[in-house]
Amino acid sequence: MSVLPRNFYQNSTVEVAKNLLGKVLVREFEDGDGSAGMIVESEAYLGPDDKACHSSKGRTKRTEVMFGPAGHAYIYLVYGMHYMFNIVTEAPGEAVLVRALEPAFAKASARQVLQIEADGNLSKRGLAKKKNQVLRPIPEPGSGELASSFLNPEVAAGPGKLTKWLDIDKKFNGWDLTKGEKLWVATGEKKAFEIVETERIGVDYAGEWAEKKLHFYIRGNPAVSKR
DNA sequence: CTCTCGATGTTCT
DNA sequence: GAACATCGAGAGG
Repeated sequence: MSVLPRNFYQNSTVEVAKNLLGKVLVREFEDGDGSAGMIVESEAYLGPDDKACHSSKGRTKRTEVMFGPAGHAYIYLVYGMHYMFNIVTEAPGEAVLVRALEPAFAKASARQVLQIEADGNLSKRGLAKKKNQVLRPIPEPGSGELASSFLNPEVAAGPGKLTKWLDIDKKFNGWDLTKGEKLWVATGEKKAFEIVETERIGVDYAGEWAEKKLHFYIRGNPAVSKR
């Protein structure tokens, strides 16, 4: 898989949002370990005219990176606790919000899965440790079992969840994603899928802009965030 | 399954 | 002071 070049992002924001589906977001941690997931859900934010877009408030310190070069990350905090990961596109003030990833592989310390003590069946849902459940390490790659099948399919099924999973925060605001270091997007495997186009989530305050179909996801994918 | 609610930091009015 | 591109826990059906 190769790193997506600058010109991939030098396109209309809606096209970039759709073209990102099926691509792979890769994170390399300080210890050399890494995690990655396929982008399965995205939203387009169309600049100063778009009432749901932060840049509709003007060019401020916060929105500055969205007016900068394409292919850089725009990251901010919402509700005091969740970082949102966006990718800046060509038009001034515009960006794509990455809303969900289907986990492809995870670093060693994240290779765990919930097991229900009562019946011994593996649960693929929930990350938090609950009653009657214990954490158990999943097999190492190459041990004969497919590690990806042991990854919780919902661990990155949401914009706040994926940044937590990949340890993406303010330190990546303005980061150049075309360098292929620490955090980047790579070409995925060619695989057919259908794109659903619907309304964006959590922007009801934006009037007519809330109704525009600027939210895209891969139909049927288990890692798409819940409504 | 559904619904409600609280957590919590930054930006904007 | 209010709002916010969210999530998960807990109560109830």
